[in-house]
Amino acid sequence: MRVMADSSVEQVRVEKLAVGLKASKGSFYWHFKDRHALLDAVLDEWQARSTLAVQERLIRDEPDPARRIARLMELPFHSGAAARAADLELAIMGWARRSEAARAAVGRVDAVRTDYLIAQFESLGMDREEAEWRAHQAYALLRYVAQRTDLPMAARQAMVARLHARLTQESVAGR
Amino acid sequence: MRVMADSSVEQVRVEKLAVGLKASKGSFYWHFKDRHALLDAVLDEWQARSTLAVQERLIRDEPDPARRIARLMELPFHSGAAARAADLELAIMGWARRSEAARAAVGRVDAVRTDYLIAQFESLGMDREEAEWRAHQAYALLRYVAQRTDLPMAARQAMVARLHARLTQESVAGR
DNA sequence: TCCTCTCTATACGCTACCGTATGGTTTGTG
DNA sequence: CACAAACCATACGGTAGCGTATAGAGAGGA
Repeated sequence: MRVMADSSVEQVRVEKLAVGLKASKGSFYWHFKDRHALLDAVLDEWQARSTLAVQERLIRDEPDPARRIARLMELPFHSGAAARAADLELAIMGWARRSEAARAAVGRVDAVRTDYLIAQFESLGMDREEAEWRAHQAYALLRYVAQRTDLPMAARQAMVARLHARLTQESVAGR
Repeated sequence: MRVMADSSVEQVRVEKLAVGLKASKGSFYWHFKDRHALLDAVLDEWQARSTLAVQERLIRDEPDPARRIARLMELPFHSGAAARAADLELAIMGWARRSEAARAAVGRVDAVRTDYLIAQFESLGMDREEAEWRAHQAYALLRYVAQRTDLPMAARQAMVARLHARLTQESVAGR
């Protein structure tokens, strides 16, 4: 997963992995049937980490929907493991353009996250339609700031804060 | 560029290309020094097409800034050549995570587009800061709908229309 | 002690590429 | 026509990677 986050699926090569882990090919093929099986496992692992885990924890620790949304929107700015996760996600999104399995996994993760965001907005008192619209806006900007690493961190953070502030208000001009 | 749009940089292989074009390797190496030179050429071509061309045409044909923005935001929904361009762009964005040259090209294209959008919002009477913020919102959603092909076309189009309507208004609640 | 289960290492054959060498064909021009 | 420039094809050597075969090594139980 580290190799994938740093480069791409294509760069995940059995022999390179073995060398990097100071193990041998034979060893690899005892643990995984073939390269494809490893990639499937990565996909499963990523999907699990990106949905269940995060969400459950968030639900337990944070009762306020507006703050739950804020926490989600701050995710791209966490360093360490979260930063790796963001890179991995970009790699998988690229992979999803070619692989049906990857596409399906990304679709499921997107759906879970979107549904979660929608639920938060609904529990702020919005109707379904408005909640969906705000969820998509939030998620869109989330992805945008995760990708535009060329912009200064502060600017990206400001955008997220600004959008969050507006979206968690009850009413917005233009409706 | 077609191969790249359909898969990824990694899949752009000299010998496959030659077969696909019913030519030979020898022929390829007459036109390009090596595989790298081809990739550089793709990058240059993409950058040219994604900035100058589009913009100049838009400026000539459409005097109204609000409608210029609308046109830009409709781009991901054009079929044919534009759809290919969107796919190519995703491939290049993936590539940009590994290659310095690709990253630079993407950065330049993003900058040009963002600047263009900002200029349009400014000529609608907003100050620089507000124009920047709206440009980023527009561009973020643009990318989002281009990537979330799992959502129905109508829904994506509705989101773009809705955001466009709000962004081209003079004032928005929450400011 | 010996045997089995889990895990690791080395060696092999095979394919897909890359880039080069070298010669052949077409096309335009004096 | 002759001949050079532009272009194309075939053959080659080399590397990286896949998956398989086969032979250990260590650990725990009968």
